[in-house]
Amino acid sequence: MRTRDPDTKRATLINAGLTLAEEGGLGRLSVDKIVVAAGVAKGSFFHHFGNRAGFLTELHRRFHDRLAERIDQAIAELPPGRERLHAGIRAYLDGCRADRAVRALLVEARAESDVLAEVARRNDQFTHLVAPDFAAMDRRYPEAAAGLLVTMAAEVAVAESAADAALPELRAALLDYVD
Amino acid sequence: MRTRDPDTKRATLINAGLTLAEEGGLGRLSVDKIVVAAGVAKGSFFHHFGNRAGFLTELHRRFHDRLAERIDQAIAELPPGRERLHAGIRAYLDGCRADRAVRALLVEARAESDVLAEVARRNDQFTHLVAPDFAAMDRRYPEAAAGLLVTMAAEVAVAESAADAALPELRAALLDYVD
DNA sequence: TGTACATCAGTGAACGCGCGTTCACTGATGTAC
DNA sequence: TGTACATCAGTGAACGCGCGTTCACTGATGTAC
Repeated sequence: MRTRDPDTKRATLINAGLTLAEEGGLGRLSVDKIVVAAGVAKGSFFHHFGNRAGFLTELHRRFHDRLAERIDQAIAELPPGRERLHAGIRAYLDGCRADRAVRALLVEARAESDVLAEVARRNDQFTHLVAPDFAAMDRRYPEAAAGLLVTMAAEVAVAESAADAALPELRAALLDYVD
Repeated sequence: MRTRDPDTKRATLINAGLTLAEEGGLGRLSVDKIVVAAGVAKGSFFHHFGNRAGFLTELHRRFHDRLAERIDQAIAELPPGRERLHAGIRAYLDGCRADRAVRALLVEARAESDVLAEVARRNDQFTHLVAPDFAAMDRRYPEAAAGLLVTMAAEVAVAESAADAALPELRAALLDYVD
């Protein structure tokens, strides 16, 4: 049967996947559980995503794309430097607060060999976005500093996700590092 | 049969586990592969470690204990502060350079629900070790800063492990953050 | 407009495989008398 | 010193289970004529 909106089942599966990833992590996220939670036939899963890896990659891609868009909007008008860096960090953390399965996609995805390459690619993207700010602030090794900042930001995002609240002191400690 | 040294098979299993974890990560590390690589009967594995989780925990505990000892020795004589912090970071990174399966134990272990609690506990331990240094340096949020430093140090260690070499620029970028 | 066909989202039973774990057993070594 | 027993590291066949994936099929919708 071809439903009126072909994206409906797809979205249902994605949503179920995010919910389960939030609850039990990526390791326990099986195709069986996803289709049961979504109330969809198992065949549909493979029809849409090819295999489990394809599903995981899509999950990560959606997460990262939203985040990147949010950050781009936040820093678009600003010249590289301290202010732009702060705006970018705020957009990153607020974006993570607004999304689901943050820990799964930021921490656990690094252990899932199927998404590993994707995660590394996206991490690099953020690093290259941030590096000019450090260059403008005359840091000795802008790329290296940028990479470490991305790591810290992810850690703060995961902590906030676990606390289910923004953590002002932790954010302040992060910003203290870049000042 | 009771061998002369009861630690021999145990050590063989641990070693095989580290080698496999280094090569294929924690996710692909199965009991089958470990016992085949170690040339040991499957029953022996469960005799020594109870279950897979017990083995993983032991792997992580060994890794962390060595590291902690190395750091303790490096900072024992120093008063809290910048110098002690630098010495601790150097000991941490050099210790990781000298050990195996660094990425598996530092990154992938965070996704393995069986070791998750252990990893968090050990991370906290390092954080509390470092916090007094930040306090002595008059940082606003010593605990938060310490936690983020541990995160960065782990990231540098993983990068060095992947490169199979010390990465002076990355280390310098890390130290720049704390100065 | 009516008919025939192509497309493709969706189905669910069935598959083989690798997994972690169990268990009854062996036999070398240490210990008690 | 010699004998009997307890201990416990080590064995490997067998287990059931959940996993990801396949595949022949259905039928609603879109399209061509």
